[in-house]
Amino acid sequence: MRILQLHCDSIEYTPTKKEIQSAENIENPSTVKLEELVVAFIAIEEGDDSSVAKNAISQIQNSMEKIGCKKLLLYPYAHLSANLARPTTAMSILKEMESLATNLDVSHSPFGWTKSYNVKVKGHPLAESSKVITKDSESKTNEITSEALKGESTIRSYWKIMSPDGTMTNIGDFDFKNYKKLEILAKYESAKQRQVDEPPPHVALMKKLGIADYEPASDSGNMRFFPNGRLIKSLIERYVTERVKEYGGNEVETPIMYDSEHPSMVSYFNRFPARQYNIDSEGKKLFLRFAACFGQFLMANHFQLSHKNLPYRLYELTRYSFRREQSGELVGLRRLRAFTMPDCHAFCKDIPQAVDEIKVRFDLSQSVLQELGIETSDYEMAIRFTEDFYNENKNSIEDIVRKHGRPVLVEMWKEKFFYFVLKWEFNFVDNLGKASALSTDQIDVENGKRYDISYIDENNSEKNPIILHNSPSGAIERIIYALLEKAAKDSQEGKKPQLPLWLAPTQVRIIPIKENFNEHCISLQKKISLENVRVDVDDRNESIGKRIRDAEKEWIQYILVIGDKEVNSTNLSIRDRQTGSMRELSFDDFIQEIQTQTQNKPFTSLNQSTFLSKRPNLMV
RNA sequence: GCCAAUGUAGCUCAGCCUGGCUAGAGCAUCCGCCUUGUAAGCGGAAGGUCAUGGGUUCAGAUCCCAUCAUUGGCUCCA
Repeated sequence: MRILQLHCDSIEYTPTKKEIQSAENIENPSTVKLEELVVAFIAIEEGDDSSVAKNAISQIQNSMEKIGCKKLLLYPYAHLSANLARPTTAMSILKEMESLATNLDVSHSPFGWTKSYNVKVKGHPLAESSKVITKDSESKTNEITSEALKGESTIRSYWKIMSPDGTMTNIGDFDFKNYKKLEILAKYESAKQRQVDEPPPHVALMKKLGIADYEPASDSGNMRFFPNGRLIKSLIERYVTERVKEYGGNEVETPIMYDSEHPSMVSYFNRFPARQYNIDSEGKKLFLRFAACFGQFLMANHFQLSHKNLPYRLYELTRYSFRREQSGELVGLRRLRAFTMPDCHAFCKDIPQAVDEIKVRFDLSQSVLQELGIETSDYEMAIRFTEDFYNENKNSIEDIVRKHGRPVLVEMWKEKFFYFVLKWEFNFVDNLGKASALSTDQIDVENGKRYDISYIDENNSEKNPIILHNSPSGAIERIIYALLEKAAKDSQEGKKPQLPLWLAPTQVRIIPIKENFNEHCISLQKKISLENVRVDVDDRNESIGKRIRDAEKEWIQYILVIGDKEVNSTNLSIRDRQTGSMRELSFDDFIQEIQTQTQNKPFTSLNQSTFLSKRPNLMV
């Protein structure tokens, strides 16, 4: 028996004339229209019997359960086979199948008639499948989906919680009382449970603070960054890059598009569902990179590496990486189709060296997040590995978990399906209980060979390195999302939302009480600027109250109102946003206070006009 | 990608159910007045292809269909 199974929005068919003598008798051949159903086109073949009918129906039921559909139309369709059963047998098997599908709303179209039909098939990956069922063989199912998607659904994994002491507990038995966010992550990942029904607060904030917005003239998930957003993003980019270089990363730049027919890509591509942007150019099928892997591997393929050079680290900050995520998945700065990703690969000579190296990078990632303003308590860790790798590297895995200091979510794969044997990630859990990965690292045991990257070992023989794939911060946009979500949470709890001072587009605002203090303000502004502080002047003809309010709305930490009193004093009167009250400090103490908060962080000058009267209103 | 909700001025929203005067408000913008002491000073003007495209109707922001976008859920996230 051969079956072509289609999940349809609708089907409409009209029996036109009897095709064979023994065709089924029907009263009034008229058009039938059915909606929201599965249509099974069926060819019943020589040798099919009741057992085949049973098997077929049970397989159809299984897949219908998966896609959540209850209505089935059996549609006799001779053209699927060249070895058809006799019509009488076929008709009885068809009717048997109909009677077996007891828990479904089932019907069949008339047997032996020529029919015209119109069918609208749904667009999801499981919508179309074909099955071949024979009497003696085990049923052979052939889902027409990409190889990678097919593999993904068959992957077997065990979900556990590992405590810092190395003990593993089943998720169901673990006491999550003190680990609410871990519980959210565990349920999110293993049971795919969600709770929320409101938009994430960072979406409104990114617009109000003039950071970023959707660009309707581009594709969904491709954002535009306003001056404030560009400033924040560039500071984070610079900070992460500096830290990776300090660790030993060699910064490179590689193309953003590649030829999908290049031999190294063809095999890599089988690992991925088709989620990339494609561009056809002069007969080449190019695609936009979804990570920096390609560029770095192709580059490393050209290097002459000795075991003495390893571990060797290549780093690129991709602006951009592109993933054509499903449209329903895109949200604000959390999930994008074009994003900036620091990507650092370490080529290691063997697993022991890779395991040592991954620990160094774990510390780096933890520290980078901390310095960006994301505390250990803001994220939960997940670690995934194959059962074999766990058995051989139990102590090292426990070392890594111990570094996190709290229980972590574990996914253990029965066998290796991906190109890596271990992967860990930090998941930021936001106010609404959504988890998204920030830092991550992987131990890749396949791509060294796939990209023909090799090094010469102590015995003068050629080996493929083990490759680590680390993003110490995760996507830069996602860091901004996390910072804004944290600020929104503070706001909900009655605290004043704030960005870390080194990321604030304006750090100090000066407000002259009257126009005749403008000159004094400008010279003060210049003096403070020289100390690498972003300071601007609100010289608009607005009331003091109004200008204070606007500065507060921009989350500016320090406000200096300048009038007679200040002009005649050596000290500065400073309004501190966190307390809302006034303080008097000397110039030097004030600068000192700012520099303590911004030390070891990159600095860039104001990215808007110094004078508010010269700024267009960008708050969207 | 699937299901649902939403889409009206630069922004936030009212009007839509029950079709019918010139589509309203606040904020922002512009002009004028005020010359300011720590979260919104006063007055006036300008600003709209009611997401886009079709349809029904004497008449569509309003009803119907399709498309696009955003948000939520599902799926996905190597």
